[in-house]
Amino acid sequence: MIRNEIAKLLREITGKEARIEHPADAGHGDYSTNIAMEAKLDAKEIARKIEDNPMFEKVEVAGPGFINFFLTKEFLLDTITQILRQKEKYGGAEQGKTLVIDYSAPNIAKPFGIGHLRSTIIGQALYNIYEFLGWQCIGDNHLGDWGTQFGELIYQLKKDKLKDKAGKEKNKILEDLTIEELEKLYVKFHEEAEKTPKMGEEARSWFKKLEKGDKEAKEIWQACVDLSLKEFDRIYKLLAIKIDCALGESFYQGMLKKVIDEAIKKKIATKSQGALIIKYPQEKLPPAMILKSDGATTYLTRDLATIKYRLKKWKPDLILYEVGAEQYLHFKQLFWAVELLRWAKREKFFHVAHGLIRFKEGKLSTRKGRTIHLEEVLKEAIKRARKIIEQSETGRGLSKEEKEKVGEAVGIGAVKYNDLSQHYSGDIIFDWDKILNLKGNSGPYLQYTFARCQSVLRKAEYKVKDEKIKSIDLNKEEEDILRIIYEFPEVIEEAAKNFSPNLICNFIFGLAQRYNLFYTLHPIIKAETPELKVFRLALTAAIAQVLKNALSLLGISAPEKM
RNA sequence: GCCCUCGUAGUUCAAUGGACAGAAUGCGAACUUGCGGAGUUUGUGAUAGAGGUUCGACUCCUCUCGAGGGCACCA
Repeated sequence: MIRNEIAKLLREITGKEARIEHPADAGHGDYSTNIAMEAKLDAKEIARKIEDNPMFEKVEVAGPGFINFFLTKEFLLDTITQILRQKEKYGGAEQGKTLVIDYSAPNIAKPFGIGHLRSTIIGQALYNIYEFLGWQCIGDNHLGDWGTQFGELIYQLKKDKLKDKAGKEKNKILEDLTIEELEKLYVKFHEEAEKTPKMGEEARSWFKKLEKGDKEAKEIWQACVDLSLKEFDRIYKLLAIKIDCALGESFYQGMLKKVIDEAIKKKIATKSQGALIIKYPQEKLPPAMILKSDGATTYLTRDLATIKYRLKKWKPDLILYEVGAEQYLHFKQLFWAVELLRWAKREKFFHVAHGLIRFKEGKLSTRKGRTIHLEEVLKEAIKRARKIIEQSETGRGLSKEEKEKVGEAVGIGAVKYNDLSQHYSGDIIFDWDKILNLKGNSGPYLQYTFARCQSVLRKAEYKVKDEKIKSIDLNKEEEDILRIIYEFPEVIEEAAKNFSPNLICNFIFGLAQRYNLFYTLHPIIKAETPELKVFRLALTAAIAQVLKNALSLLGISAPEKM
């Protein structure tokens, strides 16, 4: 990567790490550094030592002391050759590290709500990005299949549905349960528990029974799990999400006692008001509970066991948690606890704390029944996309089956892109029209641009030949494209480093915009000369390739026609 | 009460301490005898407020105002 080479040159001359950026204004070159100002060195002298390097057309000093680098046309044209040669590998790397990423993690016995959309989509994109950069990735769906909530559910289920029922009759009821019914029971429990606090105790005792292996509790729990997994599979299929393993919280039951014993032995856990807690004397962190006063475990206990298991099984270099920001404190406590236990440095962990999706009026809450079901959103997205295909000129010539497929790709693509194109940290206000936006800075715009490229290449019967692009005169639009397309590999590295797929979105949107402008102004197939035609087709093929690579990282499909 | 995150055009988002704050959408005006009009061009319009650090601040620090989240028996 040319950026690294510039950094190396500057290091040799100044002995310092330079920050190198792409100036917003093309007049300021392709790369720029402010090292002279930062290190109080003579910019002109540094520039003089570099200016003869064949990588650059010129190196100049401008403004208050910026050193600007201008790449040669040969380099810019060579990028096209490189893209066409490396194809779907362009932008990737071979880093040989291991990542465990914890994402999606829907809760059993609840519908797949829109609240889990961000975790699922961003998590999968991060997985794809790291894998593309050569990491071995393990995607773990840490299902919310354990905890007091099941005590609540079992209590309510017994009270409302299973009262005095047994044997076959009971099994039938459990088999016929639906997610919607379970959701209603859950909401009802919280409504009633507000008036009758005793219900909380009863629910907790049911969870306790579940932990102890009570037959009836286990039976009901299993029915809920089976039902939920079926539901989730449907959503994952629609979203094209492939998660490597889904161990879930219940998987770690057998390891909890060991973790607690270890914490006690290492004098990290102490008794307090009948419960077992971890204190953080050095940090300004509130204490965290690993054992309730009734002896039941908590979320933290299970997460500790999970980490222990993951460290041992995969020896990862990095463990990512794609989980909402409301759990910020929990993860801070968790990572510190891991360090106190001397299992690993807390730098090995990172919580990609995404903002929540909320209504204008406030937070979504399953407890209060204020949720939006993800499936509903996805179906609506597909419906709207299909409607546009019917109306659009561009849809002609597609068979009925193709239209169905394209509608799905476009609708789902729009929902995914809407999420991925924003930085993860901010909250998202749920807005139907925005989430289903099919114009402007949207997934369909990129899919459209890709399909357009494919259409041109098809008409021209273009075949990629491994040939060096001849040096030709470039118009402004062509030059603009060449001056950013080579940044793609850098963008992917940045996206990985900052856990920010939105950087990839920014980049390809800009690229697509420039290509569409070029497209309207200059003929490709009927270019002025045969050399120009060859070049413009190669450029089109390269753009298509980069768009496709980027979309595939984002988990968005790129139909050939739409 | 304490802690965390965030305030950028009417709306939704960008901008590793850098050069004139960039888009999308909305509204107004244009572009099709050219390969896909889900497109392109153009007008409009913003850093919550007050200090400070810096050659340079949307970005860092302090305070004020506003929004959201969290703070031991939910996860």
